[in-house]
Amino acid sequence: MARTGYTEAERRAKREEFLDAAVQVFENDGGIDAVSFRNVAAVAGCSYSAPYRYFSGKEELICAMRARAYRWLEKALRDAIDPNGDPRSQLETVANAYIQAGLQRPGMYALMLFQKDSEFAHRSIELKASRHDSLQACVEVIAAGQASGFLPKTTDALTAAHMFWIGAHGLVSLQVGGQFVMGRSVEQLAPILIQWLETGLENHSGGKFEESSAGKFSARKS
Amino acid sequence: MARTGYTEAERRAKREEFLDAAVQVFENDGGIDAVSFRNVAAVAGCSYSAPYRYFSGKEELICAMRARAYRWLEKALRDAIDPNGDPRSQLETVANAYIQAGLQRPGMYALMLFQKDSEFAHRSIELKASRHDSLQACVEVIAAGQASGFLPKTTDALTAAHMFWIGAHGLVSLQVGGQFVMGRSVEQLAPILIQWLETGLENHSGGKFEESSAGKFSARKS
DNA sequence: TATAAAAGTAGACAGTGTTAATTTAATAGT
DNA sequence: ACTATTAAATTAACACTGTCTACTTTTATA
Repeated sequence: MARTGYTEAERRAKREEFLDAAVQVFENDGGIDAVSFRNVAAVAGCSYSAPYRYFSGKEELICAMRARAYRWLEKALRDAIDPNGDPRSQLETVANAYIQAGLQRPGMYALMLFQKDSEFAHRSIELKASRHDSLQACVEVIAAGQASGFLPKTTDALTAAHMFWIGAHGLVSLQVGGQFVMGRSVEQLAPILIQWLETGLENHSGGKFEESSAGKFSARKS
Repeated sequence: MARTGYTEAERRAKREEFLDAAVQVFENDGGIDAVSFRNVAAVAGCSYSAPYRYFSGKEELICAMRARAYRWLEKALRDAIDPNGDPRSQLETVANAYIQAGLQRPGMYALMLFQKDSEFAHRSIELKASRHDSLQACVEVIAAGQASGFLPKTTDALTAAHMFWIGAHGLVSLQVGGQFVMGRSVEQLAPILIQWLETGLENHSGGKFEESSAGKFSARKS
């Protein structure tokens, strides 16, 4: 027998190095288009074929970069949570953290949520897990708020977290995408969004919605 | 003197033909990556450099495709409006139309809102106008609802339209991007979103929000 | 030390965006 | 009718990309 190559830990570390290089190219040069195997390899200091030992192709590379971006967002959300802070304002705090994170690193944000899933992404456990954990951070905040009695329990925490996600992503993605061209800014809309989320949580009574067979989505007032 | 080339109308028509070809490639083949000048020209039946007479480069081509996509969405929204229908349900109807449109042509949708603006897009009047008009359709629906007394006027129509846009885009883009991985579906969330929008419109009292100097977005309950 | 497997390199190919040189074609003036 | 002019379209070329294959280097162990 001969050597078995790197240990699992060494392989992982090498993979992370390539990802570091890829993120560096992404943020310093012109975004996702600049992330080529050749550029990444140049930054990592090896030949342009070397990354193929760690990524089956570009799809996997980008997929791993996106998983990193989700981890980044998750950290931003979790860091914003002060366990000793006022539970009343935690939802607002986390919403602020989400928005701030997106505005401060729009490239990272776009990487996460501006990419249509490739078939590879669709199967990536790595990506799925990081997505799950990001949303899970929201679920936990809302569940904690409900447990301490400051958020109503009429909407279950998972559904509420999805609504939070929809609103926060809607706002940030439109801003990052430069879609606010009609005289409203993210600064104006963010506080309104936060209040709408809180109001929605309070006023929505779960389980009273129905979907018609025609595929339309209707809402019956409670 | 010699001929002055195509008339302005002929040039426009030729440009539209190339756009037709580009959209055809986009929808039949593998999305935006398949849209190359060579593929588009092949469909249009000319050489791969011919489109350069009508588009300064790929950025302009994609930009024009996106403007088309906005026109498509605008039409979907406007077609959904029944002037003789119940004004009470118009907001819901238009929200449904938005969601259905996005789900039925996810590629078109992604083209619109999954692309980060290039410098070209940032300067494109064509794109800006189509964006404006899409949002304007929402403004009109909400303004009409307010005029007929079925929607509260506490939030001005333009702001309300932005909130509508945020919510609808948040929901559809997450669905199109395959982000719903935690047991909630667009079918479940759509009716909740619609109700949250209506509730938000009713309960939000405009002008009571403030932005702190630290760059955080806070919402004060009314 | 010899060897076998892993890691890394270099070459090649098809495809891309883009520019420049060239050809085609249609018209205006003579 | 013929030529000059000029827009339109084509072709060739360049640098770049992802990816595959063949090759060389490295290195832990038998």
